Amino acid sequence: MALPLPSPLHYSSSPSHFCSSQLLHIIPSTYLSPWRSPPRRHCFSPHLRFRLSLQGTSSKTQEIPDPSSFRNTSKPFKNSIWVNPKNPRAAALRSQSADSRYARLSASLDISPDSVFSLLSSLPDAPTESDAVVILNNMQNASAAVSALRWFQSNLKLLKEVTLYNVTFKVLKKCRNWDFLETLLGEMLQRGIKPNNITFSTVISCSRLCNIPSKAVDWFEKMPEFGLTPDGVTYSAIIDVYGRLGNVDMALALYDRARQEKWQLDHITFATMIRVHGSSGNFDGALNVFEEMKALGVKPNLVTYNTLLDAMGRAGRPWQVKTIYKEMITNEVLPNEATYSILLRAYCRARYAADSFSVYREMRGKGMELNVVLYNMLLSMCADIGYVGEAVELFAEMKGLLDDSKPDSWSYSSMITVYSCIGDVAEVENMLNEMIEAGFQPTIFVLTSIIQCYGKAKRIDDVVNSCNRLTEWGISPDDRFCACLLNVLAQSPRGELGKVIGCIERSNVQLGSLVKLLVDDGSANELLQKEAESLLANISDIVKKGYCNCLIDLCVNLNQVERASLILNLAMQLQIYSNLQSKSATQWSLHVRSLSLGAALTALHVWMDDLVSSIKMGEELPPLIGIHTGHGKHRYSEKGLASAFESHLMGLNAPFHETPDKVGWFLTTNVAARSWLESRSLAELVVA
DNA sequence: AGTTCTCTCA
Repeated sequence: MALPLPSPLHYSSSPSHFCSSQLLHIIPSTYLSPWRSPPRRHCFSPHLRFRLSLQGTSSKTQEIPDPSSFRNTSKPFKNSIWVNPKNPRAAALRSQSADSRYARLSASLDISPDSVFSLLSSLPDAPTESDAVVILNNMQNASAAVSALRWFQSNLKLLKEVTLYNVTFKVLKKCRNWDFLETLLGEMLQRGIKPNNITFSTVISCSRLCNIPSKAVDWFEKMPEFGLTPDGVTYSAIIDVYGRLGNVDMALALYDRARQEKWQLDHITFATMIRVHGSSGNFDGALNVFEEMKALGVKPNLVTYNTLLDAMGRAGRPWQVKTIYKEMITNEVLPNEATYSILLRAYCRARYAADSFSVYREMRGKGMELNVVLYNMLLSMCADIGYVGEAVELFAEMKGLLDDSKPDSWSYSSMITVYSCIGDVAEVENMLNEMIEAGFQPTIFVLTSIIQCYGKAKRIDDVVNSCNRLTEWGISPDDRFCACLLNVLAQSPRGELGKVIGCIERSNVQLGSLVKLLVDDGSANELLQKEAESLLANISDIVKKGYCNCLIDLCVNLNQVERASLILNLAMQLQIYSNLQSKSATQWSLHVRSLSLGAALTALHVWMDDLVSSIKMGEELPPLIGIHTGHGKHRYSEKGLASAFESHLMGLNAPFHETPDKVGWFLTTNVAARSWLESRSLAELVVA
């Protein structure tokens, strides 16, 4: 792509390739006239004037530079205008002029690294040391920059050679050329040229950009050898490196050191610290940095707010996201698209449906188009909370959008989940067909949703058929998939258990043999316990609770109460279920939120036994006894738990009542609880 | 002559 450069001689023989009228006609005369000084005056005091080359303005049409235009001469030129240097705009124009001159020289040096020496030698006037800095600073090509450095080193008398090295390092950083940089740095140090903070910040940032952060750390640690202590900029650079390395302690220690040494840190370093804390899970640390920053008088800007909002969103603290966003608006920091994406993600993850949709509407109101990921976030929230109508509307909207916002595999998957949650088999099947027609291969998520839906509809043969598609679609079952099959098993009619167990066996041999033991009346509980323990050790943490819920449900359905308690106890020992019971001076409680109905009822019976023991031991009951079922945000699961649980309590003649002011709680007094438990014990004695 | 800028869902 590089244009061949004519020889320097050729240049010298033709001082200008331009026709000045060609150049001038693109600039309106009204613009030029105020800047043009009377031609007469420059003859008297040429040193008060400087030439402003117009060549830069036409660089589109002119690739090859004219060396004479690099010359600092007061000689009038055809393609130049004269500016009164006392004019306030002169300084700006002067540097603009120098910049464009050198930008063009730098660009031509970049284009042909091999001609760097001849090109520099052919300049009408030798550049000064500070010209050399500007020239190198504008360069982009690593080998050309090193050649230029060499030329300057052998042709100029340099007073601050470290600066020339530093700008060359900067070019090498732009090129992400760590090897060149480190070699050149070694050479510089060997020659006894003392590095400074600028050297180190450039070196550190280059190694970070080149993904060799360990090098950044190495060089940072060498600073004392050169009698240097880091300044604010170097601290910022290295803090960022440690942050990205995940070395939070080191990032924090350096941040503290920089603060102690009273370096003025800017908002980006604070944003880095917020990000560092956020990604290590120390969300309060992130908030502290934010407060500290404000206390130090550094005003949070858009990036600060976005970083903090993102951290709070990841922390699962949507309420804090709301507060911080309000503060941001109060401080008149205008949100951008990233802000809205962050808000939408935070609210969707937290299932804050109203807030999610209000962000959505605000974005649309501002004419921002949501991308497919944002739509998918909304869709998956809809699937989670059973917002069928909203999901259908969003999905229809996506279909009308441009290609890069059209529904993707993920969108179809969410829609299948939406319909699966309401047990709408026909729509699930429609959506699956549509997905395949649109050219997307069904994923394990899709297959899991479909099986869930067939299971809910008690269509066990369809469950089996779907399982058979695993190989057809090239899907290998995972722990969640097995959890889904286990869930289907727990709600299957007794006569069809064998079919589902067959599917489970093919997906996970160990789980298959455990459920076989469970449905077999004759198996020993010790063996069962051992098998369950070993299975739970082999599956991923996120599915453990789900597995236990299903296994207990299965036992309850099979009237194996003892086995249900066995698994519940095992799960409590393994901390899969934690804090099921709590005791305070005023209230004893049972917490069954996030338990399945069978598990919750098993926990209830265990709790009742514990309460009876307490009474027998002469323990005083507190004024309130309560059960927390949770109200849940999912329309189809936890709400079900509360009502199913309530009817079971009624069946037990239990005195608990749902409290209108505390949703998801059933409460009773110690007196009522005591008499109820005593009457039950009496009845049991009579039966015995 | 130097640093770092948020950005995506099971």
